[in-house]
Amino acid sequence: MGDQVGGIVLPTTGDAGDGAGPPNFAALAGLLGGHPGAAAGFAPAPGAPGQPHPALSGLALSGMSHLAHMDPSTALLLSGLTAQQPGGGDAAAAQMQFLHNPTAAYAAAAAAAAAAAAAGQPAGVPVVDHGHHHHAHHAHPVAGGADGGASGVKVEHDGGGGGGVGDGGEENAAVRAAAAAAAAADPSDPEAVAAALAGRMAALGASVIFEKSLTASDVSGGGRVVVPKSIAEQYFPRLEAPSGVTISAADLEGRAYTFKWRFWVNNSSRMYLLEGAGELHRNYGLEVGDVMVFAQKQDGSLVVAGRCANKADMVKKQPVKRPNTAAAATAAVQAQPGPAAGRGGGRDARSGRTPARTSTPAAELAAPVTAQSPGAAAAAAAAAAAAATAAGVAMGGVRNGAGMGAGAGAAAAAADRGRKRKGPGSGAGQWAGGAVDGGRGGAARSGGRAGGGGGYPGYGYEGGAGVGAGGEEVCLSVLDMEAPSDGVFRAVVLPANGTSGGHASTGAGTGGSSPGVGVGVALARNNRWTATLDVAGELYQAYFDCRDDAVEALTAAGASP
DNA sequence: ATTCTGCATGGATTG
DNA sequence: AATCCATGCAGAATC
Repeated sequence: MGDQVGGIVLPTTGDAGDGAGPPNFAALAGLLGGHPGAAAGFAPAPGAPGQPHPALSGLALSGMSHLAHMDPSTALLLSGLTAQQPGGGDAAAAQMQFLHNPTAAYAAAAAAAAAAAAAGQPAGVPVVDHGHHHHAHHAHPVAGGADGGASGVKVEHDGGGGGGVGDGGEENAAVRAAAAAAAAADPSDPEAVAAALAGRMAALGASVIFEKSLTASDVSGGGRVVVPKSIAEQYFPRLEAPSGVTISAADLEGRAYTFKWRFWVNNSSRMYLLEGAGELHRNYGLEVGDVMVFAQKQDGSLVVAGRCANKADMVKKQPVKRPNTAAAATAAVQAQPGPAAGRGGGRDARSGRTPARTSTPAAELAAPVTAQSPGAAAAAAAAAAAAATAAGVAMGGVRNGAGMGAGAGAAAAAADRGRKRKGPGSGAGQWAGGAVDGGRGGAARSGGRAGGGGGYPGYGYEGGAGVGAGGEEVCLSVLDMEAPSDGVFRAVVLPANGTSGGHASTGAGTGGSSPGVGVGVALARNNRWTATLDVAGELYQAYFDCRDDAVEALTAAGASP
């Protein structure tokens, strides 16, 4: 008990780059998706069709919502919840901050409105009452107390630790617009509801981390929700002790929640649980099969919500396993599992086990949803627009005008081939730890436990912070270690055009400086090779164990060594 | 008597 | 064969 990690916050807050801020993990984390042209397969965000290269630049999580919808593995790298330090932080304070950017906000509002209209209803219609009606399920009461009401979302927080409400009316406009769009969406259309929810999240500048369809035990267990290990280790605070930490979050209505984030030692592994979700379940009237959505805002705060299940949820989602390769994830997104993909579909009836699917990487959901129903499509459009807005805010506001429109955070995995090589033994396990760490790593602080990390059997986690016996938190998930030779292209903060030479967050990388600032393949430190790409003026680098791999990746990425 | 907590078991999947 | 994760359950804590 005594622990308490305020909100989950990213190491680097919005402020990307320019100047003095801390290194921008987000930027670093931005994976460059394969070849510039590859983006095509990704359903780039509207508006940025040809821009394979995302606004990777410095956007912080904001634009990530796109990523989340595109490539899970990418999103994984980008986000990363970091527990906050006990004394240090006013998590609460940082919790709900809204961006301020009139233009973007209005744009979102407009987009949302348009989407709403497309969905068949005038935006702004009071509708609301979104009690969800499952196909067969009985509609839940949707307590939701603060249901946005006719006028849209009114972000209000109740006592708890919720964060401050956004004061920015502009931002609210976007939020409200999204809410309106959501309200306009046909409540009886799960897909639309899901998309609308995504839109609202996006409007809030939150990117969906993952969605968990509730199992019987999740619901009955008094708000004790099991979180897939892979997700847990990638997005939630790293836990040193089973006692876990307390994390706070807010839902779309601004209600604050406090969860206990902990784990059980299962076999030689861990089973992660989020306790205290009962209230949220009640607020959203969630039942077995419904989905609990987790998103993260730019400032790193956690946003949660619930929604009824939709078809996409039924399509067995692959339980986000260790992201082996972004390529795999990418494939998953692209080749949307129309029908029951492999496992899953059925065996529900069996031994009381829940119907199948488990967690649903946002990425896998969004795509299918988009293509499923008109309403959903419209809502999705709103979501996309809102997301774009968020990205815009981040870029325009935070970053100097670079803002390319819809910041499609497109990042994909670079050549699958490139990554094939990973350190020996460092199989998938490291990916998460390695890549993520590598990405955000350098920066932060740290603790330096680069080596054997906490020593948990199963993973390659490193980093993390100590925990007091009592289970204090402090998990600064940021770990340090060199960027892994995984062939993953990461943004280098030094724009080719020489913009703010700022601190090269490359730090994570070898030694820190970006080897070969020039495009191409170069030998870096530690006998590693770097492949550097210049995408629309920004540089991305990936590390490899051998030159051939670097060349291969570069080639695959569409550049010439 | 109930509810809560933590652990252990076993089906479901994956590599 | 190795993992994962949903559940069942027993012991502890409460009502």
